[in-house]
Amino acid sequence: MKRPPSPHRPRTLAPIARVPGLDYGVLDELLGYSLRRAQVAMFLAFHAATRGVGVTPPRFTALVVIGANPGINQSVLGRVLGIARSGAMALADWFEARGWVERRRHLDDGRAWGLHLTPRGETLVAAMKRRVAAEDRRRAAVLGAGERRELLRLLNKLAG
Amino acid sequence: MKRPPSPHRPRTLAPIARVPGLDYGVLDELLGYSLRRAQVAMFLAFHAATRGVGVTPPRFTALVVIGANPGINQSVLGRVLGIARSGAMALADWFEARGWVERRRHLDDGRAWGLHLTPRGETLVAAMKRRVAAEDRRRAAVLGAGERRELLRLLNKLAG
DNA sequence: CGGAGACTGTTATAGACCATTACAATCTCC
DNA sequence: GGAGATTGTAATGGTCTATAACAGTCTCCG
Repeated sequence: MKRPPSPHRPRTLAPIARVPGLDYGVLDELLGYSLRRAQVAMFLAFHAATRGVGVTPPRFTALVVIGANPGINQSVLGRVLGIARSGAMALADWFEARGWVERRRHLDDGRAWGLHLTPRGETLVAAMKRRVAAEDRRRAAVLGAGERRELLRLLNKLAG
Repeated sequence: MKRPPSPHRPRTLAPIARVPGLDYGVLDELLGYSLRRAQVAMFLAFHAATRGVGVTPPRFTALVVIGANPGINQSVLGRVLGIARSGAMALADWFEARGWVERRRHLDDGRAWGLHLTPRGETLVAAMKRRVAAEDRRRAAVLGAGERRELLRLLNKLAG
């Protein structure tokens, strides 16, 4: 049995070019396809904002969530990201190796580690959040303010 | 003690769960994050529509584009999908191995192959398009018809 | 006409990411 | 106190993708 591929990450840095004169058939009527194209476009914005730091969207999400929920454990983090525990651990290792996150033993649960941003991590994440949010808005500037709000609303409604 | 080899377990694709009581910080204001969540949701619809055939979104896109543009070559296909030529070739190999697509020499360009759906491919792709479009609409039924159209418009505007 | 440079398909290689499986330690709950 | 669930961890393998190199072909200008 084939394993379904992971949908959580854009697979490529290359924009999905709109090749002129080509027939896209049914694709133009599928929300899924338009979503993917838009997501790739926004991924490029994200990448511009985090150039050279090696922070991918899942890593950024993880850092923000850890910062907003100090002491969160790796299993919950995996659930937030939609990945397996082993993947969440690899993430935590990666952060720890850079001194951005540290593991502290949970007082009330001897199995779990609590994840915390280090002071250095705090600083870095704060700056990254500013840059990412700015780029996100800049790339979305083709939309009016009302359109942007409406798009966010529709997306969240769709995502459930 | 070694355990006996375990049978396959159908894997449930993990949506990006909204963990209750968790602070998502800046993420809720980012188009990029909402796009990703919505895309995962629609990916689940896609996967439901193509269960067991092994057709991923890029593969589906490729099949539709080949069907709508017979004789397209692999480089252009790669550009449409946003992947490198070598990846487009792996795709074509995969299709050809299943007898869905065949390569024919271009008459006017000795370097290129033209990709064509076989009769069997035609049949399969037609059925797949129906199922995918139906699931896409079904999953998007939380939106009104006007909302769906508006969402498509905004996504295409954003994707450029 | 001829050759430089661009393009096509192809192969090999390497890397990123993720799931699965198994296991030990720990917690929960009856 | 014990069965079963949960947590972190490690090992392994699969899928997708890019990169680089190569040969054959095309384009186009000198």
